[in-house]
Amino acid sequence: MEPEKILNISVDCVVFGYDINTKSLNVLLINRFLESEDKKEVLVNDYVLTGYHVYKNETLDDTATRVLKELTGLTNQYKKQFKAFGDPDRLMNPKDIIWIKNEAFHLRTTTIAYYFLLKTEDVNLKNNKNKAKWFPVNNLPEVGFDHEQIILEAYEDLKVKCLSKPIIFKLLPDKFTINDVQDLYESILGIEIDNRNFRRKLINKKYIIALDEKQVGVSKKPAQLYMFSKDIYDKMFQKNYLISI
Amino acid sequence: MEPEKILNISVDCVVFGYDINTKSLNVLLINRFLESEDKKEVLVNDYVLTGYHVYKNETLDDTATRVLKELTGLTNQYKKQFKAFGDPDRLMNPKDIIWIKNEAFHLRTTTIAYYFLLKTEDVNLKNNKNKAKWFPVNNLPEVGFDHEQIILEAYEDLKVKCLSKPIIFKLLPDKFTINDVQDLYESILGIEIDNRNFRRKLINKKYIIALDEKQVGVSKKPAQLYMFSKDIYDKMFQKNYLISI
DNA sequence: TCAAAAGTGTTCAGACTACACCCATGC
DNA sequence: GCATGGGTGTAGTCTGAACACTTTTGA
Repeated sequence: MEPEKILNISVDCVVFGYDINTKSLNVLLINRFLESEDKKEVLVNDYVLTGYHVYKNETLDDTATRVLKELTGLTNQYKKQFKAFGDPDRLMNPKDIIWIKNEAFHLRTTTIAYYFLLKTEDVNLKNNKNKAKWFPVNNLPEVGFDHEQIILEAYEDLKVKCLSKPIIFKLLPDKFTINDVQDLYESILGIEIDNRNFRRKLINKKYIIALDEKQVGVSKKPAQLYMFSKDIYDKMFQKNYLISI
Repeated sequence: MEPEKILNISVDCVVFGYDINTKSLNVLLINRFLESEDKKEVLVNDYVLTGYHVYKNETLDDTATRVLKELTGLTNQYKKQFKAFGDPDRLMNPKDIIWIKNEAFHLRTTTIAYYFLLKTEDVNLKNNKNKAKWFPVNNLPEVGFDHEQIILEAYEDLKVKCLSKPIIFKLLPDKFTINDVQDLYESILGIEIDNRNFRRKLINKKYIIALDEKQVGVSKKPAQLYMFSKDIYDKMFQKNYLISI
């Protein structure tokens, strides 16, 4: 039996997945589809974030973890609660109202929004019951509820955080090349970075460790592989205190 | 008549006030006091944040604004939603349970926490019905519920934000001296800053504007007054994109 | 005239920017 | 042998850190 739900509080998850092959930062969305009773008319056909009500005896973090697991099967991914959305009319577009009539939740639901960082390749979307699909964060489809705003605010938070915290490595495989990291920064921030300066900067970090390995299976000169050492990073006193207003 | 409340969702406000005279960053707390029926025993006597339930037809931001206004009379202060707290047992200490019995709210209340930045001197605590009192953020009294954790997380957020955003000026009067700003940074961050370097850095900012005024009523050499120009700040393209992991 | 706080300059080291070509590899 | 992406070095500028004394004022 399903645990008892808190009907007016939900958790919505912005699942960011980086596709290292297409160099695209994607968001995982599920299809919201409803036909009229006679099946002649499509009433709702758009995409939304995954989310679910909070159970009465679980923490908000637990809810987020559970939602991600049900969608992707994954656990232990980087997770961040970034904002609560609770406007009284946040689910009040005509399509939302039609949709909610069919579902069992409050029109005035407050949602605690999380985002996750993972690798697109880690998610298997075959036999996925939610019709989940990846969309480039810069090229979203029609998005229902207020979820486009939620995605954009998550993305903003990610853009700012990736400049000062090593969360970028959550989006990359354990072994990566310097150019992988640069491509990812360029993709997230929408900027171009000088390869020589970037390379020097990264290689000089003690927590970026050159492995005894090179890429395999590439058709050109294989690149040196590196890893990120969280241990070393944590041990280095993160002297953040440069006032830079 | 009071609007209808959402019984399991509240907003709690961490009100930071800087006292420019004592150079102390304070938090405004209200007294939670309860005696046994025979008045022989004090059951609860500690401090908590102000907060209130969200009304059914108001946004979370509106709730925070309302709570601040009721406590201090102030509006238009800097406000930031920073985290939601929703653990099932966050209000489950023995004293909390005694207290909640006397009040009309859910044991499983999720709270959306905000913090405010303002000047201690702007708040008049005379004839305040909540027995509100300022406490230095580094020297808190016994705090009820999970509010100590909420205060600490707000403080952490403030520490990080004040390094890269000009929110520090929300804690200072419109006209301030360079040393006022330095004192405030030192007080928030718990560090010492070299006066010459700090002074040069600040004065070189285009949005720090020297006024044609000096301090009055001080018993020593009066210092030059400055103001912060939000207009100029906003116009300067905030080139945040220095990757500094 | 004295106590207190305001205000001032220089030097050094490290970090960031701009910029263009050679190299190693697989096909 | 050639196309492709990997990899490399230098000079100039800017910023931050360290560091101690003089000046101004009101009392």
